[in-house]
Amino acid sequence: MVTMQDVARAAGVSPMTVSNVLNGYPHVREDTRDKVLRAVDDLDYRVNVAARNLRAGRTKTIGFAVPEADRPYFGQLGAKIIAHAATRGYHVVIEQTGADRERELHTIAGSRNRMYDGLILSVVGLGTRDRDLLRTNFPMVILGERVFSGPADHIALPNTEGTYAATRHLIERGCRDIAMVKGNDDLSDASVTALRYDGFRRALRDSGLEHDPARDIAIEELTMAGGREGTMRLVDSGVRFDGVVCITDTVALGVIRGLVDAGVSVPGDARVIGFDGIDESEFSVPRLSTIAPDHDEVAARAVDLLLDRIAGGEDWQAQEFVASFRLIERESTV
Amino acid sequence: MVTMQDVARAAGVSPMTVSNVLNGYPHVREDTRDKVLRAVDDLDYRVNVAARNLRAGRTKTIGFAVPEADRPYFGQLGAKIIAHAATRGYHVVIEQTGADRERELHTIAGSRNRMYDGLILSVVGLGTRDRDLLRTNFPMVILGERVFSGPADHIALPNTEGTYAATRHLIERGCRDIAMVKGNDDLSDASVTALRYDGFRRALRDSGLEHDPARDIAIEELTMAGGREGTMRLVDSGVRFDGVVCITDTVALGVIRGLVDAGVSVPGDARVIGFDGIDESEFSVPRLSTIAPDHDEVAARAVDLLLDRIAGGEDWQAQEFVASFRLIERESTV
DNA sequence: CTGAAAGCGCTTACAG
DNA sequence: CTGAAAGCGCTTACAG
Repeated sequence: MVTMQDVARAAGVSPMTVSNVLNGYPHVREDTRDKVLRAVDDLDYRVNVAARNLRAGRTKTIGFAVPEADRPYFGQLGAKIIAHAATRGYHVVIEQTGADRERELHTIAGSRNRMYDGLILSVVGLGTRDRDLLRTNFPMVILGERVFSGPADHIALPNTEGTYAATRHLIERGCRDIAMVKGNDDLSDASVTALRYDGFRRALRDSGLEHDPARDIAIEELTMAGGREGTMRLVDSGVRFDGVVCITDTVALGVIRGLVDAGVSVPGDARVIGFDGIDESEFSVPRLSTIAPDHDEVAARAVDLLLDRIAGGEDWQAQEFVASFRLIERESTV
Repeated sequence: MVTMQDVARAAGVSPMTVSNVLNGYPHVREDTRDKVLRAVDDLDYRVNVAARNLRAGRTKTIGFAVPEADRPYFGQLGAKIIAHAATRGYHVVIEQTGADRERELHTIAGSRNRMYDGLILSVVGLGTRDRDLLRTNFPMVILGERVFSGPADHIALPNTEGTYAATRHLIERGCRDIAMVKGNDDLSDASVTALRYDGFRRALRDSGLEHDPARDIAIEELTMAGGREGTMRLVDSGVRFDGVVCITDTVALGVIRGLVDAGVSVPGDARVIGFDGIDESEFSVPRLSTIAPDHDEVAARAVDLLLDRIAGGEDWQAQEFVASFRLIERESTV
């Protein structure tokens, strides 16, 4: 394996000059630089990142930890985070945690973190009880819920407000018997399900509508398959409904599929609205109305907050930021 | 920052004993192990991965480089690769290259690679002309096309065979005027578009059908938006068609959306078939028929091949493997 | 079963 | 503008 030593010898300079050239240090004579670059080329030299990281004490890389790599939402957000970090000279790598509390904690505590200067952690399994575990020195921004005020920087989605707006939208369109398809989380913890469910119920209450728990559908996984399965249960139960608020767009796509399978026309017999604003929502049949948080804003804020934290000193205060959102009205709620 | 030294001092042992405990070396006395683990806990010690990597000369991590992080296909494949690598004791991290030749080369050549013991590279921009650049010592498995026989291990998709089967399927269902929506790549290089387009034309020829270039639609990006836009062009051109072969499922979803917008019913007026077998294809309206390569097989083979290569000695021969596929018949081609 | 020493390949002050 | 020396924090032979 070719080392900086080898390059130095070939170029007739010291290793440190090679290092200077490679790191773009300006005060290097033109012909010295040329000699070095030629040697690098000749020997096909690649810097050893592990050595550089060890010595420099930083990696110029941040990790983006997602629950599941195959959820469109995270892929789309990841692409934006990568793009924004690049403008600030940072590289981003995507890690999968595994969508449960155990593995999220492992990712936080894990030795892996030292591979990154900081971590953007999309959290789904952790709850308020884990607050203390987030009290680490490691630069970290939490993405997702708003329950962790205190220990770490935090970017929240407008969960309650968003679902509130979604539900009001259905009501304005004339829906009276509205179902909600959500996760099966414990509602006592401030999970995404709990927060969004809260917005749903508040909107019903504020509109003077009765909340019938028979129209609450809890599903195991927030996938299209889960959404479809939950919808079949709702239809089979025989309970009347004319609108469905879905916890995510992905779930909503499964709900639409399930309604079509059951012969329920969308939006004719039932209107459907999602949450997230993923790209797919714009192309489904029918097109999906949704609550779309500003993902560019989320990505930019997450990166900026993290880099501030990495650069920053000791006197740091945890920040919280709630993303703004738009209600996008499409065919599924016409 | 707490180091192994600190832990050793606190536990009253040598750093090397700490290292042994942390790495699960078996010959350590029970109470010594306990003392060490207690000190680790008390001091909240985390091993410095950069130092470990430098000394050990390996990272136990492999990179999965994808063109774009927000394409469902790669997310879904990534999740499978992560799962399979985990069973073999390896960690996987997802990197985004950026879907062009320049950046793919950069990823290959990049110093980043040294952060990984090996790289699984999903290639879209590289072509046959880049063969020599892949002649590196760095363990690498190419995913995607079959044009690189020689320099690197390679997992190919059944591009030509798959599209051949897709086209034949449409013909069997009664289609006679079949369009293809594909990328706008140079057909002289063996790009995904060129290979799949080849299968399309062969199937037409073998069935005695005329190939009308007016029904070839080239799109800029292999996205839903691209698929829809291409479809609008096809419809606007006024050329007759009763079937559409799509280069990917994602494009096919856009095509379906475009057809619905144009008042063309699927499959009544035109049948549509995709390629990839992404999860979304099972839940679209109508459900999408597709050519589904065996992704579990692809993921497992890619990881196995790469780990063999990492472990392996000098006498190594580049391997090529073509994934098997299934034709999944769904509503879009009934 | 445990430890003292060497060294992985860089970059960081410091000199000149 | 360039270099000699030290050291980042581990693990790897090697001893005992």
